[in-house]
Amino acid sequence: MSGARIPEATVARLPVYLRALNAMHEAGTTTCSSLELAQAAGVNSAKLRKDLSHLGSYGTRGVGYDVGYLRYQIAREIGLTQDWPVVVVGIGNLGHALANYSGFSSRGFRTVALLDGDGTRLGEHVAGLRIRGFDDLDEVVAEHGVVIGVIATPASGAQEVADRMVATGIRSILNFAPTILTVPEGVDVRRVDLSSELQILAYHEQRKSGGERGLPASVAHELAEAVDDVAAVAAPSTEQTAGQAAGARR
Amino acid sequence: MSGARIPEATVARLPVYLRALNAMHEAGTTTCSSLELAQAAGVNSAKLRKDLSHLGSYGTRGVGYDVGYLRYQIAREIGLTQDWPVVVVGIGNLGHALANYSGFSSRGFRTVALLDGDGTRLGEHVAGLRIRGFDDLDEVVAEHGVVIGVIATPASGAQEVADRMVATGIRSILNFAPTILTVPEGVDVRRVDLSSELQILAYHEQRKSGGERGLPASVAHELAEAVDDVAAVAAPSTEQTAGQAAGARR
DNA sequence: AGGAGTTTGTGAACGTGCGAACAAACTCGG
DNA sequence: CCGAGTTTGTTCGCACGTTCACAAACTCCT
Ligand SMILES: NC(=O)c1ccc[n+]([C@@H]2O[C@H](COP(=O)([O-])OP(=O)(O)OC[C@H]3O[C@@H](n4cnc5c(N)ncnc54)[C@H](O)[C@@H]3O)[C@@H](O)[C@H]2O)c1
Ligand SMILES: NC(=O)c1ccc[n+]([C@@H]2O[C@H](COP(=O)([O-])OP(=O)(O)OC[C@H]3O[C@@H](n4cnc5c(N)ncnc54)[C@H](O)[C@@H]3O)[C@@H](O)[C@H]2O)c1
Repeated sequence: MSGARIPEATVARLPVYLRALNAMHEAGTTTCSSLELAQAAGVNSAKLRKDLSHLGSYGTRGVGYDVGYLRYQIAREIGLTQDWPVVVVGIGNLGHALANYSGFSSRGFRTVALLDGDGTRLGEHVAGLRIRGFDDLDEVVAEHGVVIGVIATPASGAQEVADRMVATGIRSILNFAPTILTVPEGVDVRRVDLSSELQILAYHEQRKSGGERGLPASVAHELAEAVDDVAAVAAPSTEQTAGQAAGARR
Repeated sequence: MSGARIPEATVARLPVYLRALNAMHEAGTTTCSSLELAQAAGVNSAKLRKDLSHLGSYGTRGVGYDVGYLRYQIAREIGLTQDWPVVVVGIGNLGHALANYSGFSSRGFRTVALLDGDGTRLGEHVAGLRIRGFDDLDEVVAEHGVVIGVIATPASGAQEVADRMVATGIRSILNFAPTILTVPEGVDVRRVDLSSELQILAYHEQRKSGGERGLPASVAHELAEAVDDVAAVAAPSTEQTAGQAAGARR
């Protein structure tokens, strides 16, 4: 049972369940039904039960789930019984925030190094860690056995950083830069794309506020080129082409 | 055609296509095939064509797509021909990074206000905006016609912030706090959950490294309670219960 | 003009995911 | 011990998403 493959959609929800269980545990709850847990996690109760059934049969009919037990089982399945060393590359606006974020360390991840390509940042201390040069990557990875890398550089440098990470043996990458990374098979990349999230919200928002439609295609076609440089459509993204857009931090 | 409903999976990919098209446009490319665009976006070319076919028939067989034209059509479909005023609540580590992020403004979104519940931050200036009190929410929303809100507060305050946002008329929320928000029907919430992303990576990573399995369930059950307080499993998340974990910023 | 080559748009097959519904397994009270 | 009530685990039908494969539509060269 616990060797079988777990559907990707289920894997993506396990962290949510785990968090809900942790909250219950802290509230002193020792037992919960699938309905309670499902509501806390914001999903259908049938879906929750099916998800959990992929891990094994850890509930008791007529009773529910033991919070502590289920918590352990999910943590084990995700791999949080060990903690994972993580390296963050690109200590700008976002990198600083990530370095200071306590939510990682408290959930099974340990930031072991902060790297930046910009020499002027070297030596600066953030959250108790000294910023080191990007060239130290191999050393850091070897020393701590890092397998997860976080990229918080501008898009222009992200692919290069990813290539170097892969070369050093990192096989899981969390990418905040708005680019699609090309990596060899066997390397996992998850992308966190805030602009996309906002754009998806905007799409739905537009649908809600009555559907005032755009121009007919015939007219639009003629306007297309003219509109190219209008900021609202899609202003030249500084970071897609040009070197890092060093926004004035702080 | 352009009134029909677009599948959610497609909507989520449109921003990626748009970004790829913008990059091509800046590189001087005026035409591209579905294969080129698909590779730039990291998807199958058939999927790309089907996605685009939901918007209309904007390509030319034997030729491909006109970059400028397609760019306009996608931007229009998403609703980026106007720009959207956005309010950010919770100007801590992450809020500062978001405020300084140029990628939003350059992609059709305009941060019109930064709000924080902590009185001591009031008056501080970030990225040209003065931090205002959370109580100014109604005023800000009314003044700028805000419909999109970003929550970057600790989890403990997120639901309250969301409630207030909904009360003022905001119907789209981007939530960075690790909580499931409860909102009325008609309000969209998108969650960006960095810990979950890392945990998903960890799950796959664990599978890659030779699947050394956990303990048998029988033994695990006895250990479950003992293991509760081991940090690696899931240390008490400071922000789930306690008030804001004011990590030392800067 | 016509044929060869190219590329889109879409129909059809396949796989995955979701939700309702229900039998099996448990508790509890008498 | 039994029957009523509760809750899990699973089965089934359906909707959605993905990929293949190909006809239709276009360009270009002769
Ligand atoms: N700031 C945000 O809130 C935010 C939001 C969404 C996405 N992002 C994305 O996250 C990334 C970082 O954003 P930011 O605002 O922190 O940018 P930033 O410019 O403030 O920081 C980038 C850092 O990366 C370093 N860097 C650049 N190239 C490098 C390289 N090749 N190797 C190593 N280090 C390198 C720079 O020295 C700099 O310190 C960007 O891709 C941005 O699009 C940021
Ligand atoms: N920092 C990161 O890199 C990071 C990464 C992932 C997720 N997050 C999440 O983003 C959120 C913010 O993280 P952070 O590191 O910026 O935290 P932070 O503690 O640095 O900042 C939180 C800010 O929100 C304000 N605040 C608290 N309660 C409020 C309320 N009810 N109304 C208005 N403002 C309120 C506080 O005054 C503070 O300025 C947290 O939920 C965190 O889990 C942060």
